[in-house]
Amino acid sequence: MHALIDPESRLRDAHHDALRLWLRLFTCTQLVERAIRVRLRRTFKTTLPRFDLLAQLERNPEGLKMGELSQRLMVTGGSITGLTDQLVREGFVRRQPISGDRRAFAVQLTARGKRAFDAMASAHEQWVIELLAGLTVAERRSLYALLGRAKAAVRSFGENKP
Amino acid sequence: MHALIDPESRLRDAHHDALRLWLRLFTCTQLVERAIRVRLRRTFKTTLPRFDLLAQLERNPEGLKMGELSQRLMVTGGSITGLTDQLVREGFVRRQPISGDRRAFAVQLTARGKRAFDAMASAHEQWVIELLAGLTVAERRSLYALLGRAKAAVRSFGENKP
DNA sequence: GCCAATTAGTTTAGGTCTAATATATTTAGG
DNA sequence: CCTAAATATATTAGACCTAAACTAATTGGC
Repeated sequence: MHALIDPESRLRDAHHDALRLWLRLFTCTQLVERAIRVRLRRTFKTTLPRFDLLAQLERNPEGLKMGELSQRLMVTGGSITGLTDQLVREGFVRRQPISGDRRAFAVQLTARGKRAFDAMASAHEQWVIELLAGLTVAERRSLYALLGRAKAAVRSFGENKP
Repeated sequence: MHALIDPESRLRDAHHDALRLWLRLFTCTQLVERAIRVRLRRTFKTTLPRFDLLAQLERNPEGLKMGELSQRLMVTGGSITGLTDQLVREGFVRRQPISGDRRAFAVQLTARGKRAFDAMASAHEQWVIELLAGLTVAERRSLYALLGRAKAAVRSFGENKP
């Protein structure tokens, strides 16, 4: 009837606790991400990367350069080009020339994009609240803090071997 | 010089702690996943989904059906078909008929696949250990437990509205 | 026995991602 | 000044992903 099997099922007793932790982290993220993707598609006929891009622009009304979006969404520039092209076609964002640098431009939310985002944002936040409502406030707080530690740890090690 | 900006940068003060938690969870997973992907490519010329599939088969030497792999890797059946086709071409796995059900078959590791996986597995585990070495044992333990709670919470809510 | 419903797997169309490469522009050193 | 290096974006090829539709085989109720 249901699937309680997930990536953690590949573990053996001898595996290091760090590996267990990683697989569980991955599983949790997948579960939440999938739930949100399904809801975004079903409710707003859109996708998570598109929503995330709009969210970043809404937070920065002056616009963001492609490279800045790439950092913030943690995807490569090629993805941002494709996403932006689509959103421009749909009329949700515009590429605004930057005076003084003809290589770059600011990607900005249009009025239409802002309206569309506003309609989605509160539903999206509510979904996340519901998905994590099984945790107590204290648990969410601890988890947030520990993930902060994990993030710092991974960052400090992460990408140091060319 | 470096990028300390990530998906969390879209947050405003008024956002619910569940949303903060979700964005941080996502960011952590991305950081670890990216580090592992880069290392798998650079060191073994392979990808994470291929590695994950081999790992599941190594844990189940009798083989797994396509549907079982789909559950365990948390991807749809179509992805498994594609991954398996590749791994068959590369000689790492085989499709073994199951007596009594001509629709299904067991995907099994070949000797060559087992050798290839063994060569990767310990390096992979070591990478994960290193990436999370900035956490104390106690922190890893707490995080593992809290993520277990989160997983249960999301699962119990997750996919209940057709 | 027989056919409808279910189950296993594949195919297709389209979105997103990366890595590598290309193009255009700006900046900086000599 | 002028060119080499750095920066900003775009393009390409290929991997992976999903959802939906499809084929083939099995099962269950009558």
